[in-house]
Amino acid sequence: MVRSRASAVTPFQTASHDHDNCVETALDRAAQLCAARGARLTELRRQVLRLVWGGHEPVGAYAVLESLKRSHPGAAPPTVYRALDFLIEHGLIHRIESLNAYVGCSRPERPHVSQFLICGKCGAAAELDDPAIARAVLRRAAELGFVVEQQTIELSGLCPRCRARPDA
Amino acid sequence: MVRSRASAVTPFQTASHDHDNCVETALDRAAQLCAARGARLTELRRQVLRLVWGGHEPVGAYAVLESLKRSHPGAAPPTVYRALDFLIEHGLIHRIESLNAYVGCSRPERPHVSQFLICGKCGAAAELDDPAIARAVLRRAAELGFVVEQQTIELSGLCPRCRARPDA
DNA sequence: TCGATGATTGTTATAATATAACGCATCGAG
DNA sequence: CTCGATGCGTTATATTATAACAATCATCGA
Ligand SMILES: [Zn+2]
Ligand SMILES: [Zn+2]
Ligand SMILES: [Zn+2]
Ligand SMILES: [Zn+2]
Repeated sequence: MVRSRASAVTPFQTASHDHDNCVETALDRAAQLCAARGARLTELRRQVLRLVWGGHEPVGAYAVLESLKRSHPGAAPPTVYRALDFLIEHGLIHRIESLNAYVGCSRPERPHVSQFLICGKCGAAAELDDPAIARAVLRRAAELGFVVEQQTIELSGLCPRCRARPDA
Repeated sequence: MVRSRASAVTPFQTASHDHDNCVETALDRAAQLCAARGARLTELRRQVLRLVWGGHEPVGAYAVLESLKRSHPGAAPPTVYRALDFLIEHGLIHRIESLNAYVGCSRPERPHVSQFLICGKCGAAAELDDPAIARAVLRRAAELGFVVEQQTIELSGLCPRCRARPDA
Protein backbone atom coordinates (compact mmCIF):
# COMPACT_ATOMS: atom_id res chain seq x y z
CA MET A 1 0.00 0.00 0.00
CA VAL A 2 1.24 3.42 -0.90
CA ARG A 3 1.84 5.67 2.05
CA SER A 4 0.65 9.26 2.00
CA ARG A 5 3.34 11.86 1.95
CA ALA A 6 3.91 14.04 4.97
CA SER A 7 1.92 16.89 3.48
CA ALA A 8 -1.24 14.83 3.43
CA VAL A 9 -2.06 15.48 7.06
CA THR A 10 -5.46 16.53 8.22
CA PRO A 11 -6.72 19.60 6.43
CA PHE A 12 -8.35 20.68 9.66
CA GLN A 13 -6.34 23.18 11.63
CA THR A 14 -4.58 22.17 14.80
CA ALA A 15 -4.39 24.05 18.07
CA SER A 16 -0.94 25.36 17.17
CA HIS A 17 -2.16 26.91 13.94
CA ASP A 18 -0.89 30.47 13.52
CA HIS A 19 -3.89 31.99 11.90
CA ASP A 20 -2.62 35.55 11.69
CA ASN A 21 0.22 34.29 9.59
CA CYS A 22 -2.18 32.06 7.66
CA VAL A 23 -4.29 35.07 6.67
CA GLU A 24 -1.33 37.24 5.72
CA THR A 25 0.03 34.49 3.54
CA ALA A 26 -3.32 34.12 1.83
CA LEU A 27 -3.56 37.85 1.19
CA ASP A 28 -0.05 37.96 -0.21
CA ARG A 29 -0.75 35.05 -2.52
CA ALA A 30 -3.94 36.70 -3.67
CA ALA A 31 -2.09 39.91 -4.46
CA GLN A 32 0.53 38.01 -6.44
CA LEU A 33 -2.05 36.02 -8.37
CA CYS A 34 -4.13 39.05 -9.24
CA ALA A 35 -1.04 40.96 -10.34
CA ALA A 36 0.03 38.08 -12.54
CA ARG A 37 -3.42 37.95 -14.14
CA GLY A 38 -3.94 41.65 -14.54
CA ALA A 39 -6.85 41.55 -12.13
CA ARG A 40 -7.31 44.38 -9.68
CA LEU A 41 -7.33 43.34 -6.06
CA THR A 42 -8.66 46.66 -4.84
CA GLU A 43 -8.59 47.65 -1.19
CA LEU A 44 -12.27 46.79 -0.89
CA ARG A 45 -11.82 43.32 -2.34
CA ARG A 46 -8.78 42.80 -0.19
CA GLN A 47 -10.74 43.68 2.93
CA VAL A 48 -13.56 41.33 2.00
CA LEU A 49 -11.02 38.59 1.36
CA ARG A 50 -9.49 39.22 4.76
CA LEU A 51 -12.90 38.99 6.41
CA VAL A 52 -13.76 35.73 4.65
CA TRP A 53 -10.39 34.46 5.88
CA GLY A 54 -11.28 35.53 9.42
CA GLY A 55 -11.42 31.87 10.33
CA HIS A 56 -11.63 28.50 8.69
CA GLU A 57 -15.38 28.52 9.14
CA PRO A 58 -17.50 29.55 6.16
CA VAL A 59 -19.00 32.98 6.74
CA GLY A 60 -22.21 34.45 5.38
CA ALA A 61 -22.32 37.47 3.10
CA TYR A 62 -24.24 39.54 5.65
CA ALA A 63 -21.77 38.68 8.39
CA VAL A 64 -19.02 39.94 6.09
CA LEU A 65 -21.10 43.03 5.47
CA GLU A 66 -21.48 43.76 9.19
CA SER A 67 -17.74 43.47 9.74
CA LEU A 68 -16.95 45.45 6.66
CA LYS A 69 -19.08 48.35 7.82
CA ARG A 70 -16.61 49.03 10.61
CA SER A 71 -13.92 50.06 8.16
CA HIS A 72 -16.25 50.97 5.36
CA PRO A 73 -19.41 52.63 6.71
CA GLY A 74 -21.21 53.01 3.39
CA ALA A 75 -21.12 49.31 2.58
CA ALA A 76 -24.35 47.72 1.33
CA PRO A 77 -25.20 44.22 0.11
CA PRO A 78 -24.01 44.83 -3.46
CA THR A 79 -20.68 46.02 -2.09
CA VAL A 80 -20.10 42.63 -0.55
CA TYR A 81 -21.64 40.48 -3.23
CA ARG A 82 -19.63 42.11 -5.97
CA ALA A 83 -16.43 41.57 -4.07
CA LEU A 84 -17.40 37.95 -3.36
CA ASP A 85 -18.15 37.42 -7.05
CA PHE A 86 -14.74 38.73 -7.98
CA LEU A 87 -13.00 36.54 -5.42
CA ILE A 88 -14.89 33.46 -6.56
CA GLU A 89 -14.14 34.14 -10.22
CA HIS A 90 -10.47 34.28 -9.40
CA GLY A 91 -10.59 31.17 -7.26
CA LEU A 92 -9.62 32.98 -4.08
CA ILE A 93 -12.68 31.83 -2.16
CA HIS A 94 -15.31 29.14 -2.54
CA ARG A 95 -19.03 29.26 -1.97
CA ILE A 96 -20.48 26.55 0.28
CA GLU A 97 -23.89 25.87 -1.22
CA SER A 98 -25.29 23.96 1.71
CA LEU A 99 -24.59 26.87 4.05
CA ASN A 100 -25.02 29.88 1.76
CA ALA A 101 -21.60 30.90 2.99
CA TYR A 102 -18.10 31.58 1.76
CA VAL A 103 -14.68 30.32 2.76
CA GLY A 104 -11.13 31.04 1.68
CA CYS A 105 -9.54 28.73 -0.86
CA SER A 106 -6.49 26.91 0.39
CA ARG A 107 -4.91 26.43 -3.04
CA PRO A 108 -5.86 29.36 -5.23
CA GLU A 109 -2.93 29.04 -7.60
CA ARG A 110 -4.93 27.17 -10.21
CA PRO A 111 -8.60 26.38 -10.69
CA HIS A 112 -9.54 23.03 -9.22
CA VAL A 113 -12.42 20.96 -8.03
CA SER A 114 -12.56 20.47 -4.32
CA GLN A 115 -14.54 18.71 -1.68
CA PHE A 116 -15.47 20.15 1.67
CA LEU A 117 -15.73 18.49 5.04
CA ILE A 118 -17.85 20.69 7.27
CA CYS A 119 -18.10 20.13 11.00
CA GLY A 120 -21.57 20.71 12.36
CA LYS A 121 -20.22 21.24 15.87
CA CYS A 122 -17.38 23.74 15.48
CA GLY A 123 -18.27 24.96 12.00
CA ALA A 124 -14.82 24.40 10.54
CA ALA A 125 -14.62 23.53 6.86
CA ALA A 126 -11.69 21.60 5.42
CA GLU A 127 -11.02 21.72 1.72
CA LEU A 128 -9.93 18.49 0.09
CA ASP A 129 -8.57 17.90 -3.36
CA ASP A 130 -9.00 14.16 -3.52
CA PRO A 131 -8.29 12.67 -6.93
CA ALA A 132 -10.03 9.41 -6.07
CA ILE A 133 -13.32 11.21 -5.40
CA ALA A 134 -12.98 13.38 -8.48
CA ARG A 135 -12.12 10.35 -10.55
CA ALA A 136 -15.10 8.33 -9.32
CA VAL A 137 -17.41 11.23 -10.06
CA LEU A 138 -16.08 11.95 -13.53
CA ARG A 139 -15.98 8.30 -14.43
CA ARG A 140 -19.62 7.75 -13.63
CA ALA A 141 -20.68 10.94 -15.38
CA ALA A 142 -18.73 9.94 -18.48
CA GLU A 143 -20.43 6.54 -18.51
CA LEU A 144 -23.75 8.35 -18.64
CA GLY A 145 -22.66 10.79 -21.30
CA PHE A 146 -22.90 13.73 -18.93
CA VAL A 147 -20.40 16.57 -19.26
CA VAL A 148 -19.53 17.88 -15.81
CA GLU A 149 -18.96 21.60 -15.63
CA GLN A 150 -19.10 22.17 -11.92
CA GLN A 151 -18.88 19.96 -8.85
CA THR A 152 -20.50 20.69 -5.53
CA ILE A 153 -19.32 18.13 -3.00
CA GLU A 154 -19.99 19.02 0.61
CA LEU A 155 -19.90 16.51 3.45
CA SER A 156 -21.21 17.58 6.80
CA GLY A 157 -20.54 15.73 10.00
CA LEU A 158 -18.13 15.76 12.90
CA CYS A 159 -14.48 16.72 12.64
CA PRO A 160 -11.78 14.73 14.46
CA ARG A 161 -11.32 17.29 17.20
CA CYS A 162 -15.03 17.64 17.99
CA ARG A 163 -15.40 13.88 17.88
CA ALA A 164 -12.67 13.55 20.51
CA ARG A 165 -14.34 15.94 22.91
CA PRO A 166 -17.69 14.44 23.90
CA ASP A 167 -19.21 17.85 24.58
CA ALA A 168 -18.41 21.53 24.95
CA MET B 1 -14.84 -6.78 -15.51
CA VAL B 2 -18.29 -6.99 -14.04
CA ARG B 3 -21.05 -5.84 -16.34
CA SER B 4 -23.80 -3.58 -15.11
CA ARG B 5 -27.23 -5.12 -15.03
CA ALA B 6 -29.84 -3.98 -17.47
CA SER B 7 -31.40 -1.65 -14.91
CA ALA B 8 -28.29 0.52 -14.83
CA VAL B 9 -29.28 2.56 -17.87
CA THR B 10 -29.17 6.31 -17.97
CA PRO B 11 -31.06 7.89 -15.11
CA PHE B 12 -32.10 10.70 -17.44
CA GLN B 13 -35.52 10.24 -18.95
CA THR B 14 -35.92 9.37 -22.60
CA ALA B 15 -38.39 10.79 -25.08
CA SER B 16 -40.65 7.80 -24.58
CA HIS B 17 -40.94 8.37 -20.84
CA ASP B 18 -44.54 8.12 -19.67
CA HIS B 19 -44.47 10.78 -17.04
CA ASP B 20 -48.12 10.62 -16.03
CA ASN B 21 -47.56 7.02 -15.10
CA CYS B 22 -44.25 7.93 -13.49
CA VAL B 23 -45.98 10.39 -11.17
CA GLU B 24 -48.82 8.08 -10.29
CA THR B 25 -46.38 5.35 -9.42
CA ALA B 26 -44.43 7.72 -7.22
CA LEU B 27 -47.58 8.83 -5.42
CA ASP B 28 -48.68 5.25 -4.88
CA ARG B 29 -45.31 4.28 -3.49
CA ALA B 30 -45.36 7.29 -1.22
CA ALA B 31 -48.78 6.31 0.09
CA GLN B 32 -47.63 2.77 0.76
CA LEU B 33 -44.47 3.89 2.50
CA CYS B 34 -46.26 6.38 4.71
CA ALA B 35 -48.89 3.82 5.62
CA ALA B 36 -46.21 1.30 6.53
CA ARG B 37 -44.49 3.86 8.73
CA GLY B 38 -47.57 5.28 10.36
CA ALA B 39 -46.90 8.66 8.77
CA ARG B 40 -49.80 10.67 7.46
CA LEU B 41 -49.61 11.56 3.80
CA THR B 42 -52.39 14.10 3.98
CA GLU B 43 -54.07 15.50 0.91
CA LEU B 44 -52.00 18.68 1.21
CA ARG B 45 -48.73 16.77 1.37
CA ARG B 46 -49.84 14.55 -1.46
CA GLN B 47 -50.55 17.57 -3.63
CA VAL B 48 -47.18 19.12 -2.87
CA LEU B 49 -45.52 15.82 -3.68
CA ARG B 50 -47.39 15.71 -6.98
CA LEU B 51 -46.25 19.22 -7.81
CA VAL B 52 -42.62 18.46 -7.00
CA TRP B 53 -42.97 15.44 -9.27
CA GLY B 54 -44.38 17.70 -12.00
CA GLY B 55 -41.21 17.00 -13.96
CA HIS B 56 -37.74 15.68 -13.42
CA GLU B 57 -36.46 19.20 -13.00
CA PRO B 58 -35.95 20.47 -9.48
CA VAL B 59 -38.62 23.02 -8.60
CA GLY B 60 -38.45 25.93 -6.18
CA ALA B 61 -40.66 26.21 -3.12
CA TYR B 62 -42.37 29.34 -4.39
CA ALA B 63 -43.08 27.75 -7.74
CA VAL B 64 -44.77 24.93 -5.86
CA LEU B 65 -46.66 27.52 -3.88
CA GLU B 66 -47.96 29.26 -6.99
CA SER B 67 -49.20 25.98 -8.44
CA LEU B 68 -50.63 24.87 -5.14
CA LYS B 69 -52.71 28.01 -4.86
CA ARG B 70 -54.82 26.88 -7.79
CA SER B 71 -56.23 24.00 -5.80
CA HIS B 72 -55.60 25.45 -2.39
CA PRO B 73 -56.21 29.21 -2.43
CA GLY B 74 -55.20 29.90 1.16
CA ALA B 75 -51.72 28.47 0.77
CA ALA B 76 -48.83 30.51 2.15
CA PRO B 77 -45.09 29.87 2.37
CA PRO B 78 -45.31 27.85 5.59
CA THR B 79 -47.90 25.62 3.97
CA VAL B 80 -45.39 24.58 1.35
CA TYR B 81 -42.30 24.51 3.51
CA ARG B 82 -43.94 22.30 6.11
CA ALA B 83 -45.04 19.85 3.47
CA LEU B 84 -41.57 19.88 1.91
CA ASP B 85 -40.03 19.23 5.32
CA PHE B 86 -42.30 16.23 5.83
CA LEU B 87 -41.51 14.85 2.39
CA ILE B 88 -37.77 15.27 2.92
CA GLU B 89 -37.91 13.63 6.35
CA HIS B 90 -39.57 10.62 4.81
CA GLY B 91 -37.16 10.48 1.91
CA LEU B 92 -39.83 11.18 -0.70
CA ILE B 93 -38.04 14.19 -2.13
CA HIS B 94 -34.55 15.66 -2.00
CA ARG B 95 -33.38 19.21 -1.70
CA ILE B 96 -30.88 20.42 -4.29
CA GLU B 97 -28.67 22.80 -2.37
CA SER B 98 -27.05 24.42 -5.37
CA LEU B 99 -30.44 25.42 -6.76
CA ASN B 100 -32.51 25.96 -3.61
CA ALA B 101 -34.97 23.57 -5.18
CA TYR B 102 -36.63 20.23 -4.61
CA VAL B 103 -36.98 17.09 -6.70
CA GLY B 104 -38.72 13.76 -6.26
CA CYS B 105 -36.68 10.83 -4.98
CA SER B 106 -36.43 7.97 -7.41
CA ARG B 107 -35.85 5.29 -4.74
CA PRO B 108 -37.68 6.33 -1.59
CA GLU B 109 -37.95 2.83 -0.15
CA ARG B 110 -34.96 3.27 2.13
CA PRO B 111 -32.80 6.20 3.15
CA HIS B 112 -29.73 6.53 0.99
CA VAL B 113 -27.04 8.88 -0.11
CA SER B 114 -27.32 10.01 -3.65
CA GLN B 115 -25.57 12.14 -6.20
CA PHE B 116 -27.25 14.44 -8.66
CA LEU B 117 -26.38 15.27 -12.23
CA ILE B 118 -28.05 18.53 -13.14
CA CYS B 119 -28.27 19.76 -16.71
CA GLY B 120 -27.79 23.50 -17.01
CA LYS B 121 -29.53 23.57 -20.39
CA CYS B 122 -32.77 21.66 -19.88
CA GLY B 123 -32.80 21.67 -16.06
CA ALA B 124 -33.24 17.93 -15.68
CA ALA B 125 -31.75 16.32 -12.61
CA ALA B 126 -30.80 12.66 -12.50
CA GLU B 127 -30.36 10.91 -9.18
CA LEU B 128 -27.50 8.46 -8.94
CA ASP B 129 -26.70 5.97 -6.24
CA ASP B 130 -23.15 5.21 -7.17
CA PRO B 131 -21.33 3.05 -4.64
CA ALA B 132 -17.94 3.94 -6.06
CA ILE B 133 -18.48 7.63 -5.40
CA ALA B 134 -19.90 7.01 -1.95
CA ARG B 135 -17.03 4.68 -1.15
CA ALA B 136 -14.37 7.14 -2.30
CA VAL B 137 -15.94 9.87 -0.21
CA LEU B 138 -16.34 7.80 2.94
CA ARG B 139 -12.89 6.34 2.62
CA ARG B 140 -11.18 9.71 2.48
CA ALA B 141 -13.29 11.07 5.32
CA ALA B 142 -12.46 8.04 7.44
CA GLU B 143 -8.74 8.53 6.79
CA LEU B 144 -9.10 12.03 8.19
CA GLY B 145 -11.14 10.95 11.18
CA PHE B 146 -14.20 12.79 9.97
CA VAL B 147 -17.62 11.28 10.63
CA VAL B 148 -19.88 11.97 7.67
CA GLU B 149 -23.50 12.61 8.55
CA GLN B 150 -24.76 14.06 5.32
CA GLN B 151 -23.53 14.14 1.75
CA THR B 152 -24.30 16.87 -0.75
CA ILE B 153 -22.98 15.84 -4.14
CA GLU B 154 -24.32 17.85 -7.05
CA LEU B 155 -22.71 17.93 -10.47
CA SER B 156 -23.91 20.47 -12.95
CA GLY B 157 -23.19 20.33 -16.63
CA LEU B 158 -24.74 19.09 -19.83
CA CYS B 159 -26.93 16.00 -20.11
CA PRO B 160 -26.55 13.54 -23.00
CA ARG B 161 -29.61 14.76 -24.81
CA CYS B 162 -28.69 18.44 -24.64
CA ARG B 163 -25.15 17.61 -25.63
CA ALA B 164 -26.46 15.90 -28.74
CA ARG B 165 -28.47 18.91 -29.83
CA PRO B 166 -26.00 21.76 -30.47
CA ASP B 167 -28.62 24.38 -29.70
CA ALA B 168 -32.32 24.98 -29.13
C1' DT C 1 -69.66 9.33 23.59
C1' DC C 2 -66.55 12.67 25.55
C1' DG C 3 -62.73 15.10 26.21
C1' DA C 4 -57.63 15.11 26.52
C1' DT C 5 -53.74 15.14 23.60
C1' DG C 6 -50.71 15.73 19.94
C1' DA C 7 -50.39 16.54 14.99
C1' DT C 8 -51.71 19.35 11.25
C1' DT C 9 -52.96 23.54 9.13
C1' DG C 10 -54.17 28.69 8.91
C1' DT C 11 -52.48 33.25 9.29
C1' DT C 12 -49.59 37.19 9.80
C1' DA C 13 -45.35 38.94 10.09
C1' DT C 14 -40.52 38.92 9.52
C1' DA C 15 -35.78 37.10 8.74
C1' DA C 16 -32.06 35.91 5.67
C1' DT C 17 -30.00 35.78 1.25
C1' DA C 18 -29.32 37.89 -3.25
C1' DT C 19 -29.96 40.90 -7.38
C1' DA C 20 -31.67 44.91 -10.47
C1' DA C 21 -30.95 49.30 -12.03
C1' DC C 22 -28.87 53.55 -12.54
C1' DG C 23 -25.40 57.08 -11.94
C1' DC C 24 -20.84 58.68 -10.89
C1' DA C 25 -15.85 58.16 -10.44
C1' DT C 26 -11.60 56.41 -11.95
C1' DC C 27 -8.28 54.37 -14.83
C1' DG C 28 -5.81 53.24 -18.89
C1' DA C 29 -5.50 52.83 -24.05
C1' DG C 30 -5.24 55.33 -28.06
C1' DC D 1 -7.43 64.67 -23.83
C1' DT D 2 -11.38 61.54 -24.87
C1' DC D 3 -13.41 57.35 -24.92
C1' DG D 4 -14.79 53.02 -23.15
C1' DA D 5 -14.48 49.76 -19.58
C1' DT D 6 -14.38 48.73 -14.89
C1' DG D 7 -15.34 49.61 -10.12
C1' DC D 8 -18.20 51.41 -6.75
C1' DG D 9 -22.30 54.08 -4.37
C1' DT D 10 -27.05 54.01 -3.66
C1' DT D 11 -31.82 52.74 -3.54
C1' DA D 12 -35.06 49.57 -4.20
C1' DT D 13 -36.62 45.03 -4.81
C1' DA D 14 -36.56 39.94 -5.56
C1' DT D 15 -36.13 35.38 -3.71
C1' DT D 16 -35.91 31.96 -0.20
C1' DA D 17 -37.12 30.61 4.44
C1' DT D 18 -38.74 30.83 9.32
C1' DA D 19 -41.07 32.55 13.79
C1' DA D 20 -45.01 32.71 16.42
C1' DC D 21 -49.44 31.78 17.73
C1' DA D 22 -54.28 30.49 16.84
C1' DA D 23 -57.57 27.23 15.02
C1' DT D 24 -58.74 22.68 13.59
C1' DC D 25 -58.45 17.80 13.15
C1' DA D 26 -57.42 12.91 14.29
C1' DT D 27 -56.99 9.50 17.65
C1' DC D 28 -57.62 7.03 21.54
C1' DG D 29 -58.46 5.88 26.24
C1' DA D 30 -61.94 6.89 30.09
ZN1 LIG E 1 -5.67 29.72 9.36
ZN1 LIG F 1 -41.28 10.88 -15.02
ZN1 LIG G 1 -33.34 9.55 -3.34
ZN1 LIG H 1 -30.28 18.70 -20.70
